Amino acid sequence: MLRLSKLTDYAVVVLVRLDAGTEVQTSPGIAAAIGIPEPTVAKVLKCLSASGLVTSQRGARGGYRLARPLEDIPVGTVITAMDGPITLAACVDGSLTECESLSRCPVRGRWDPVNDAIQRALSAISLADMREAAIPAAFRVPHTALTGRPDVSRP
Amino acid sequence: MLRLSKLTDYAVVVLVRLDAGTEVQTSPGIAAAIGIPEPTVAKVLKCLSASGLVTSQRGARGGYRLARPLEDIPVGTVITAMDGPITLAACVDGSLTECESLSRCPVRGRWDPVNDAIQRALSAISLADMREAAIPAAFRVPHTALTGRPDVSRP
DNA sequence: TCAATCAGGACTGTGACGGTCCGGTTATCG
DNA sequence: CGATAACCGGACCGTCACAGTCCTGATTGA
Repeated sequence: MLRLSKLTDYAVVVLVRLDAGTEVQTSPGIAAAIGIPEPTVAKVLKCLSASGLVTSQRGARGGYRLARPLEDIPVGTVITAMDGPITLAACVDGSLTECESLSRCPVRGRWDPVNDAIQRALSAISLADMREAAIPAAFRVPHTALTGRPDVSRP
Repeated sequence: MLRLSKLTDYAVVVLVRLDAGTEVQTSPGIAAAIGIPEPTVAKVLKCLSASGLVTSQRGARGGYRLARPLEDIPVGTVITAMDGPITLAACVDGSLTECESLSRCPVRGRWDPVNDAIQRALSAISLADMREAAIPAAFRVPHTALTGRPDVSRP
């Protein structure tokens, strides 16, 4: 199904939520706002913090804050932060696990162009774009400058 | 990791293999040629046959044959055939499972543009392109007409 | 000093995926 | 006409990664 992990899904929600307001927001506060269990939100935030997408303030009155505006965060970066590097198949370029059949392997490097294409697609869409996408399409101003073609041909 | 299933990986190998020769090829024969266990290859072929990517000939001297040339098979079609429809998140357009929090759900429709972008990327690459990609990059003729930008900026 | 908050890890149940196998049907060949 | 070779459509299980939770620290403000 080419599905990404739920945590990544949550991460987007959390980051968009962090965009509201200039003050730091606590993990329990965010959890309450978006309706996701607090421990899970905490896990997501810790992961995002480790990747430098959010900055943290420890101690009382502490919390999290966006490290940079949503416009500067490609969705691919979030996916990489949560799920690790994007490697469609085992034999893709950056993959750690070498496939055992090495020279005989008929897939060797075959997925690289596909992987690159997806990387490029995911780099072209920012979280700001996804924030807009939450608005129903009918009421959405067409921001065609996005990917060349916006979202025509959806049945 | 945004990884697709191994079966999909195998499917590409099998399809490329089917491209060699005009005669039908048997499941055991293909398995021997590409070095993958026969039952697994059979499973892949059955799946591909159900999706109409290959045609089958039953009985003795039977086997499988490509339904259409590799040039006309986008890699996205193979992924869909093996893994089912591409739905990055649970809340994406074509998804069956409605997310429970319906109106409150803050992710509603948010992944749609990302999903579409990936769909488009996967439709632009054919199995014929992947067949070429098996050749090491150094010896590969740059077929720039592929996606606009080939494979620069790979570290 | 105390309370609030983040940091980092360990632990566990569940679900999907991979691989395999089996009975049945269909077609060719001797 | 029988035997054989091959596809068809399931069912079956072990494994493994993910989701979710919890616990023990470290840090900071009141």
